[in-house]
Amino acid sequence: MVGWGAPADMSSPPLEVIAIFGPTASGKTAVSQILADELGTEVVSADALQVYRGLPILTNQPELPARLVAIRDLSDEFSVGEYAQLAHDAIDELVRENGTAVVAGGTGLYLRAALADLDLPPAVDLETRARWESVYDADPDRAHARLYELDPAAAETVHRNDRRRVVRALELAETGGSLVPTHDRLWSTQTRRPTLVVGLEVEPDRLELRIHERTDAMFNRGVTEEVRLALAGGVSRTAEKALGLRELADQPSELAREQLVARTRRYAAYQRKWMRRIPSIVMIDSDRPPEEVASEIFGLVRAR
RNA sequence: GGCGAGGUAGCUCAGUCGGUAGAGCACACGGCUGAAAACCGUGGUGUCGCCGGUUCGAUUCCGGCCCUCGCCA
Repeated sequence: MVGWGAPADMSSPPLEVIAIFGPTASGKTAVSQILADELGTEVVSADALQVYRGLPILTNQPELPARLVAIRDLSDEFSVGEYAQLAHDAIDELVRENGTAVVAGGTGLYLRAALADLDLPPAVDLETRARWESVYDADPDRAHARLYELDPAAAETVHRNDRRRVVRALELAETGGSLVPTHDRLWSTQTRRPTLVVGLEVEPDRLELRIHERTDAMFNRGVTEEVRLALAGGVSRTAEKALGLRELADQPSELAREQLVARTRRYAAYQRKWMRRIPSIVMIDSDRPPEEVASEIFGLVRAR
């Protein structure tokens, strides 16, 4: 009886984007791939480290091609701003050609940047940043006080110990901008297109098990060698943040395995925090075969 | 078995000239607008190995015991 007699103009606009968010090892890669196949479209990755090529095992890149995966060298810097532009283009293209796009990721900020128009203030040149960094390093309190003069609203929200944000806020304030957005779109329900956001949930104990399995699999597939080769080339500041990169580089492998598990666990907890905060997210249980999870998501899509 | 070092938070350790204890990491919670797998903030989670002695009071001093590590037998 659901939907019986409902006038067409009362229903929501057709979905154009299906977004899948979940912690590492929640199965989002497999689920989103099934969804994309069924919908005759492609997956757009929302992951800050999968954009790099050279660490497919460590960053757990999907076997099948996905948009915005392996698009940069490890020596390149990358940022949300750059990502947002690429993601919007990819999504628009897929929607134009196939009607829908599947966005999947583990980086909360990237997911929101893909789905919404965050209107991120521009990047600032390196010299300007270096100048404000030295101002901060000389005297953090003075730097924060200076920010108070230039942009009181930003100074209110940024703690003086937060070097990165104090510096960024000063850069923007100097050029007439502000770190504080006029509209909060990060935590709002605003999206660029009709979107369904699904969060994949797995019980902590089960997730722990999956993390161990995944880590073991990484070693079996040869992460250690992969990391050695990667480090032989240049690794940018943003790429070197890949979980386990440092540990694998300078620890014996048993210790590295332990530390990688610990860091992955911590990251999963961080992602769980995001999952709780992403606006209008629909949570579903993901501790079962991806086909089942995907079919439940289809149910949600049809209900729209 | 002898000698030496040690046993304090989940881990590594600091400390208490006797007034029941605190760092880092981990963990929990919160923040976050072009580094986000990043960055920042808040929180101590404890039979101070066990049993006695001295003392108003012992995790601290003394004795015994247990355990760990090292060296020597």
